[in-house]
Amino acid sequence: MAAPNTIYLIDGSTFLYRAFHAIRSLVTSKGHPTNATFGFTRILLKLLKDKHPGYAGVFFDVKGPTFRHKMFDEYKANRPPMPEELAIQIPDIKAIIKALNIPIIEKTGYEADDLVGTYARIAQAQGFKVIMVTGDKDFIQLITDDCTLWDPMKDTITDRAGVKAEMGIEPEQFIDVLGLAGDSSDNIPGVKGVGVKTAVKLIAEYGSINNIYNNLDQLKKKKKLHENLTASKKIVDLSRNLVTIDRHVDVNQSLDDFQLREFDTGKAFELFQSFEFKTLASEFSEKADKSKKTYKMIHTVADMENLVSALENKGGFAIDTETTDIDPMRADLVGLSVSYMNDTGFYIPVGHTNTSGIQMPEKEDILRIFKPLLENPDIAKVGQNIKYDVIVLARYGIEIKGIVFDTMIASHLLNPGTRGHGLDRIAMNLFGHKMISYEDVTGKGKDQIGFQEVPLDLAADYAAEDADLTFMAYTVLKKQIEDKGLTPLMETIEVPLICVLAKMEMAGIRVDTDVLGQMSLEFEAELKTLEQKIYELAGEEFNINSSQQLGVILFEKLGLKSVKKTRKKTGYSTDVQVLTQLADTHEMPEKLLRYRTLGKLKSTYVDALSSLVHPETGRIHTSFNQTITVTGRLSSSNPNLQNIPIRKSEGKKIRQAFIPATGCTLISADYSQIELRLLAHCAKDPILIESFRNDEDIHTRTALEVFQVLPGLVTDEMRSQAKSINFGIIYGMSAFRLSNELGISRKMAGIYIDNYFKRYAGVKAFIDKTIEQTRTTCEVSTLFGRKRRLDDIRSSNANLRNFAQRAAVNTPIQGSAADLIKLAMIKMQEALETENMASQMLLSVHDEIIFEAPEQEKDKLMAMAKQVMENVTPLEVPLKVNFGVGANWAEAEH
DNA sequence: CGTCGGTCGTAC
DNA sequence: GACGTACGACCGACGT
Repeated sequence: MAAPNTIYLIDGSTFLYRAFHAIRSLVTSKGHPTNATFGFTRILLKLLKDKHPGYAGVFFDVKGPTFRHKMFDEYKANRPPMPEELAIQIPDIKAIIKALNIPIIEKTGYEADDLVGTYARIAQAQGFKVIMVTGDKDFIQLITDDCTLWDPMKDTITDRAGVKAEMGIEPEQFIDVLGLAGDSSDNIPGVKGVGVKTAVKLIAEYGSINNIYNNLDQLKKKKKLHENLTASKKIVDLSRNLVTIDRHVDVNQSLDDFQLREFDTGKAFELFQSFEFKTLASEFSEKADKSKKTYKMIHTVADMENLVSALENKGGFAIDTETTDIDPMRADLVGLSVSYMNDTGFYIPVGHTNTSGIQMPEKEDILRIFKPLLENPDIAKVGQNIKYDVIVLARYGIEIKGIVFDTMIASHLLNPGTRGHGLDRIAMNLFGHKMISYEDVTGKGKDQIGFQEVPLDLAADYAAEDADLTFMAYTVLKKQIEDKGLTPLMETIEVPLICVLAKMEMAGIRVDTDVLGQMSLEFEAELKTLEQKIYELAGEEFNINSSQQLGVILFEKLGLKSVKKTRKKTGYSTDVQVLTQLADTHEMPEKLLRYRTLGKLKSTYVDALSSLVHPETGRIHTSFNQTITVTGRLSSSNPNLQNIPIRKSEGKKIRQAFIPATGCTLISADYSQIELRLLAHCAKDPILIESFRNDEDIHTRTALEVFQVLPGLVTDEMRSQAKSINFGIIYGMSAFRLSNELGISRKMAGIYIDNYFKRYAGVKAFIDKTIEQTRTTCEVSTLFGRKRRLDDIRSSNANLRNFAQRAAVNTPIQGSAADLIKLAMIKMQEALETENMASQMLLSVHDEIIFEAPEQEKDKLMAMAKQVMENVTPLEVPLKVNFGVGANWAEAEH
């Protein structure tokens, strides 16, 4: 701590400019400049942190004429006006200074210098030591034994001894120095040809201006100087007056007012938040909000009943569960937390192993108390990834109803391009609030404990905070969703989908572990043989799975010709394209291809799937994620059931391991050409529309158009090429890629594409229009109003720009298809429930839904699915659904 | 002993 | 450089 009798007088005006110029550009998302505000705040906070001043004040100039202008019309006449960008930040800066509870001193008709000079004098008279915080040399004249100057940017202190040592004069004499030298930036005339250096020399030698003029004869040798001094005699007098800081301004603030108090952290946080100073905001929010939170643990029946009736009378509440596992199908319930008001939260422990002496009701009794509330559809619930809680509670016999919002989904809808929609990130972004992390309460690494072992009070703080911030985020995100026009998407698709997905995940899908086990052994054996053969061909053992080592073997040891480098050019590429090309020249590539195929199937599918079979249900319960993809598609993980092999015979076997429950059959319902149909709809292309309305084979039709042959003369090869073109269009393919794909020249590929666009002129116009429109809005949207920002469409980097352009075309198509199938899933689930059917929806794979139906429901289900899926929403073209039925997933694909 | 980027391969 | 959207296995470098 600094001695309490030190006072810091901060020259705000000079720091304004320094901060403004030090940071070139900084603006809020709304475009409000904050560079000076940020720089100023940083300097100020650093000063407070490093020096801990007991007393301080910030001094500003006041706009308008000062007493110096009365002395000299031209004072500061050459000074350009303050840049507008800076001027508008001054109120912001002053607001922050006020929030930090530091007094601001300014007075009409005076400059900051005069006020600093005055308070420096007063403070010294009262026994203070004074530190003037400034970068302005004019202040040197105010230095005394008890008043020094500190430049925080250079971190230099200038005191009387320093002035003496450097210039050979007393600080008081500096007025005379400036009087001689003038100040061009303030338009103060001095002696011609005399700058500060010369002036210092003269004053050091003669002591004062007066003395110089009294002894002017001595300077006759220096003719020019003598002339200039003589000519400027009158001006020097004026000049000296102008540079003299007035130390006797009539001021009325007492020094007590300079005594610093606690920051108004709440106010400061709000300001930092509004200026989007994220780090600063989070630092202050921690201090600001820790105190105002009230989190309570509820552990008696009476309190639980009171809480339930309180919740019944609110407009809705946030709920969160604490469990023993991140997999909701394996998680045991440990606690419940709720919040219905900002800064509050309640935690109900239901399954802790150590309740530190607190008597808890039985888990069943607790759940019985909360069940009616949770199952009441008229009481709104919000959650963060509430699908998780839905599944956990469903396994305890509670079917949550009345879900109206999910903050994770909202965050994703608002910002689908970014990862990380965890509550901790949301809380940081919205409130600058740093949440207690899971590891904070459970520890990590080998010391980690299960949540059920976490001490109650710690668990309560953690869990209640989750509910609290979910509720707080809900109020903010709901508005943002509304403002961006995303409410219909949220309410008609994403929120209703939550429970549909929860049901699908709980249903899971049965797998034949014997088939998988058998496959694993077979693959294992063949892999062993291949491995030996490859080592033999290489003449040594190495890690075949290491593309790096493999590259060395192939291209250095065996001397095969390297075809291409890897994308990030870290080494030789050894991908399937390369190996296929090399297969003619050596025996090894073929073995490698086989090895890769089998290895992939074994590790990614066969073995992985076996390990994920649920011990109780005997089924695989994937997780469908609503908040991953930029286009709005679902993703699937643990395991990913959306990329189970199908194209090649080897992989297809894996689908055979997916089987229906006993007495049931698997039914696949897939939308035929959904993306091309949506392209037809969006582009309103006459030929595409006609083709779909006539239920033609679209690839054949495209072949007909592109290759200009008569109907009936389209060969299989032509159709296959047309298929590539059709898909290429959706993905924004180049002639280069198409030529590779089709094994034709780039020129030919170009011609095909030209032909395509000539025939499908509507598609061409749609693509051009979409890109053009995206350039103006930097945003694309789907049929159901899902949005994706594409700022790169304006990038000067051609790579990024081209990428954004392709995404601009693809996203409305892919995203609309995703919207559409999601809606179909919701309607299917409704229909299944209305009809009280035993059939279940199990999986969704982008344009396909897999059902499990009892044999006797099979036909009814297909009729229902056809009806629901084909009429899910009206389009310019009909939607068509193909069905497949079978005793395993592979069979159901036909 | 975890994390993370790179490479490869699977799906729609 | 060169086709959109995913998940994930494996390797190897890097940090604890």
